[in-house]
Amino acid sequence: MRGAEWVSDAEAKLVTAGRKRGGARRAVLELLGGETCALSALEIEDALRGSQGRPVSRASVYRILDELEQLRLVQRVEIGQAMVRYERVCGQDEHHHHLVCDECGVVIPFSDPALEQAITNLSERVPLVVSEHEIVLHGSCQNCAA
Amino acid sequence: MRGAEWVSDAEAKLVTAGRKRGGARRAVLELLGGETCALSALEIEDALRGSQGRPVSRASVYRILDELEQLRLVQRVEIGQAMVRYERVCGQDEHHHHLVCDECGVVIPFSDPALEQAITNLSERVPLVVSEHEIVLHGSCQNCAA
DNA sequence: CTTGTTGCAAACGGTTTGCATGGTG
DNA sequence: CACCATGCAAACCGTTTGCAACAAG
Repeated sequence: MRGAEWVSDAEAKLVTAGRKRGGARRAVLELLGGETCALSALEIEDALRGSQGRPVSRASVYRILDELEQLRLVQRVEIGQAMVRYERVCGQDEHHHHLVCDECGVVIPFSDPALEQAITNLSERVPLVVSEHEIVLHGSCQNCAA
Repeated sequence: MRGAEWVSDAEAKLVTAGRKRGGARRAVLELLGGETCALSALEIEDALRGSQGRPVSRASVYRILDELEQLRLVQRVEIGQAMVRYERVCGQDEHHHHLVCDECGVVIPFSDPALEQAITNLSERVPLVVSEHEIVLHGSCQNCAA
């Protein structure tokens, strides 16, 4: 799913859910539509306060992300670093996980079919009705390990 | 590795690292030695303030966990819930990951050789020198799903 | 006695909330 | 004009830090 597509899909779902259209929310949606990997609320606030889009108050950023999460339009990504990150939810084809460099903090997405298969198999033998899974590999990125 | 064994191993490593023996640290070590799964700093503080062991100030709990992490005696477990958890590091044989019920918050350990194998294979094809990995399955536990 | 250890209270930083204002339908 | 959306500032809560009193070797 491309970004623009995701944005219009999200706006439609919001209206269906009985929400009105506000400028702050549109700005957040458009920023997330242009990203494929995870951003923190504070990074979103900064990006919007900068050149991309229009400024949105911190409280609104959190409230909007919360709404979007409940509608399953974005998902939380918790990779440590003392803060939550959010990324847009796309089709299965774009499902991915994250590599985190513990030295510089950079976050890199990856995907691996064999791993997904192992998770799928596992999910059926576990005492939990699994709705999501998260995999994080920690280490040193190519710059930092050099 | 049993708990008592881990505690004495940890104390030896601390002395080797030039640390002195203090009562607060011993209390934290003994509590962690009796647990196999992850606790948060606040849970540790509460447990020690209760019947188990002796009270330890919050700052000391955090400082001690930090020391133990640097010596690789405990490891951080970040499964969301807005706080970090810690658990003792044992041999490979006890390596495990976590199931989290998003409704009641309960944390259940599990292990799966096929998954570990997939992670090991993956680690070599990724642009990161991988030092650790973390896998969290979210969903509803048997109580909450019923 | 020298140096690590601990407790207390204050500082921090990400996140949430209360309340008044403003915009949408 | 009813109700959602937004901004601002204050409250929250897990975590960290400064500092002074203490204890181990």
